Amino acid sequence: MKNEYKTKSRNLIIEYLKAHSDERFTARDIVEALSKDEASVNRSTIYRNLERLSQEGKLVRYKETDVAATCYQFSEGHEACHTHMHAQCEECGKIFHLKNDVFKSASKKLQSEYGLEIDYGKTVIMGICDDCKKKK
Amino acid sequence: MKNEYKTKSRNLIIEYLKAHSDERFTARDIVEALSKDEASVNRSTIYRNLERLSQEGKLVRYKETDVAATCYQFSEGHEACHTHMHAQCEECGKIFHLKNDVFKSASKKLQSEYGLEIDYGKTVIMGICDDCKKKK
DNA sequence: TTGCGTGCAAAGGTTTTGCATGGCA
DNA sequence: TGCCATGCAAAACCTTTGCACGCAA
Repeated sequence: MKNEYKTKSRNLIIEYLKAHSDERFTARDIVEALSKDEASVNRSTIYRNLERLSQEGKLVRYKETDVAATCYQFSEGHEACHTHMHAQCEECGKIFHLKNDVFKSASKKLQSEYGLEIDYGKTVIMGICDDCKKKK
Repeated sequence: MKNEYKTKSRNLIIEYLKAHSDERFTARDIVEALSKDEASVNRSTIYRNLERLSQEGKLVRYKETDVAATCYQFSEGHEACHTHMHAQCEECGKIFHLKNDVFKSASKKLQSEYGLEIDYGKTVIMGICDDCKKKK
């Protein structure tokens, strides 16, 4: 990792992330949120920072079939996201950071029956969370 | 479903699908493959047919973080894809159609520990298949 | 003949890039 | 001062859309 400067723009972006922790957002969302005159950040800067943050593992980056843009999600207080599996509620977009033992047995079966070794860091289980189930 | 015509373009596209069964491809791949003078199909036509085929469930349609374009995959001879879980090799893109019992125990843990109900039809497990592991 | 499908061109939206400038250390 | 980060504008991509024409049934 290269030397890193603290800049006004970067701070504003991280502020946004913390304010929207565990929520799904797109680059566009940030662009719009940070387009006010007092606190304006350029589109390129936002893309470059999101790129950087996700490479550092501080941000989950993913795509959805029904969303045109790339989605991101920020969570405070967990280890780098490429070390564990994720699940996501397809309703609200919330991401769950899973303990690896949940998939121990499935992992073995996949290996023996299909010859596939799970990549925990890149797998996202889709489903519906209790909160969203209640709302229906 | 509305009445459906058999057209030359549509046939060429389906021909491509069958020739590339179980492989990952993008709209662009087809556009390039079907740009030869004798058998040329327009971009819009390809997009429109892919859209249609995936709505009919004959084509799996998905996005990947590291691929700019939408990916597709065609498989002959298995039941509709929304009934079972999938796994995919992140190296070659091959999709595996999984038996549901592989994730029985993981499914229960997810429900009890995280309050999440797996959507089998939308989940894709990522990993590396034996073939690709050997090649490395 | 009817109406679905195609081709063409243009537009829309997202993301990337080059270059000059500005700001942190 | 030296290097990193930002802003701006333009470009690159992927995908969609409107319209007129062609072709299957």
